[in-house]
This record gives sequence, C-alpha cells and structure tokens, in this order.
Amino acid sequence: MSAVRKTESTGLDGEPADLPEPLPEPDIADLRLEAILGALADSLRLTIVRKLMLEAQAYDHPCGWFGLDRPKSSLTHHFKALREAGIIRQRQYGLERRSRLRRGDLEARFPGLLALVASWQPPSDKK
Amino acid sequence: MSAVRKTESTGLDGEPADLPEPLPEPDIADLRLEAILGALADSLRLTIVRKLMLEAQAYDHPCGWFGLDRPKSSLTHHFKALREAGIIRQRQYGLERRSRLRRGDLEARFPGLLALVASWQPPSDKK
DNA sequence: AGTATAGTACGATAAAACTCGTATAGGAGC
DNA sequence: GCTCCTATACGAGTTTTATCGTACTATACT
Repeated sequence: MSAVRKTESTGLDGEPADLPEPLPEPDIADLRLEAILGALADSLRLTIVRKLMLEAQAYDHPCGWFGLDRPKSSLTHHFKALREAGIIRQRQYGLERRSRLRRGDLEARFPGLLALVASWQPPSDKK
Repeated sequence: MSAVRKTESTGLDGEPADLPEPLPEPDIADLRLEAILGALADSLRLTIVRKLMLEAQAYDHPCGWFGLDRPKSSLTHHFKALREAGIIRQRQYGLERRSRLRRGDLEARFPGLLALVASWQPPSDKK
C-alpha cells in the first residue's frame, strides 16, 4: 500500500474529520451483500449511485443536484434506502442533506461491484 | 480470442445442442442488471447460485441436489425468479427440472458479478 | 396398471416495498 | 419576525414479493 497523506485527523473512509456527523448507517463490517444488491435493484437508485460515482466533484451533493424528476418525499425514500444499505453516507449541512458514495468501504468489501454500476445503462426511458 | 473446440454443433452459451429445450428465459441481450440484482438480493437465492457456481460438477442439477430445507412450492418460486432474471437456465429431463448457471452469459454481460457471489458468505444462520 | 417421485400450478395470506400528497421542521436571509 | 427553501415525517393507497398448503401432472419403475 502506498503512503497516504494525513494532514490532520481523518474520519470514516478516509474523510476529513471536521464534518457534520453522518446520519445512522451500517458499519463497514456489517455491510450485507443481499441488502446492497436489493438497494441497487432499481433504476432510479442505480442512476443516483452511478451519478455519484461518475460525476461527483467536490464530494457531498444535495438531493437537488441529481436533477431527478420525482416528488421530494419519494426521493427521501430512495436516498434513505441507499444509506441504510450502506451505499451512501449522508450528512446534514444546514438546510441540505448531502450524500456521497461510500466508495472505499464498498470497494473494500465488494470489489468490482461499483464497476458494474458504472457500466450500467438506464433502459431507454429513465421513467 | 483463443480457438474453441467445437466437436459438433453447439447451442446457447457454448452448450451441446442435443439437450431438451430450455424453459423460457431472457435472451442474453435482454438481461437487465436491475432484474439480476433483484433476483440476487436474497440469501436463499444467493445460496443456490453460489452452489451452482462452486460445486456444480456434471452441469445441470435438479432441485433436490441443493439440499434446501424449504417446501417444494417455495423452491419452485425461487428457481423461477432466478430463471426469469436470466441467471440460471432450466431444462426438463424426464421428471426432473435441472438448472445450470448461465455463467458465460453473465460473465459476458456483467463481468465480475459472479465473483461477488462466489465471495459471499451466508449470515450466521442460513435460515 | 398401480405406485412412487420430482416438481408445478393455483391460490390465499402476509409482509415488504414503492409512490406520493400533505403537513412539518428548521436554517438562511431580508 | 416573517418568508423562502431543502428536505423529512407521517400516513394512505397500491403493487410486488415471499411463504407455503393443497391439488395436480407427468414420468419412472415394478
């Protein structure tokens, strides 16, 4: 393993520690493949994860950044499903609840899984 | 690509052609990641697929070979779910309906997916 | 033919998941 | 304080999935 620069203390998954506390989520050791596959078995959620993986820039994006055309209460539902499965981490930043992919955790526990999501293409109509 | 020996004619996924017709299943081009992940999001079905992948010997195993402690009608349900998602192929051999993994198709369309299943471990109690 | 066998089909029940309207919370900015 | 904004919480209706008993079909065997 190559040396990793740690300027200050670091938090979960190599993140800086000076961030709001994450919302409740499963520990990396408790990630269950069944639960994760179930959470990914949905094209809207695949879209979310894929976008986080391929287009996330500065880390941590609010719900609106995804540009999903669904009622807000539906989106809350899907983001929560992803978080409870352990796929994303969510933090509260003032008004916004921002999400990031738990990329390191997922790759450590299920190597290759994210590559599958990356290569996924939505069905002709994204519904 | 290396040369593949074809003694006689071959059928789907490189199988010999002189086999009973497979039960209805999606074509390789129609495999949907969402559907496949959904079918795998279950520990009993993961157990089935994993066993097919790691222990299948002569190809094509009947339902009883798996040694699953569930009512027969439940097993029918789960095998059908796997077949309709495109994960297994089923053929009727007299009394028995035997299953095999669509290994080549899956690896071609979703490389790395089966490796995830292979590394899966059932939760402490297989239920 | 009669019996055992492997597995399906049907159907009922129950549990889980999806969808989304409405109401609400709470920080941000004027 | 008042309003705007992002997002949640609650709850209801709908759909999907799981579970499994019972009845049945079709083949194999004697």
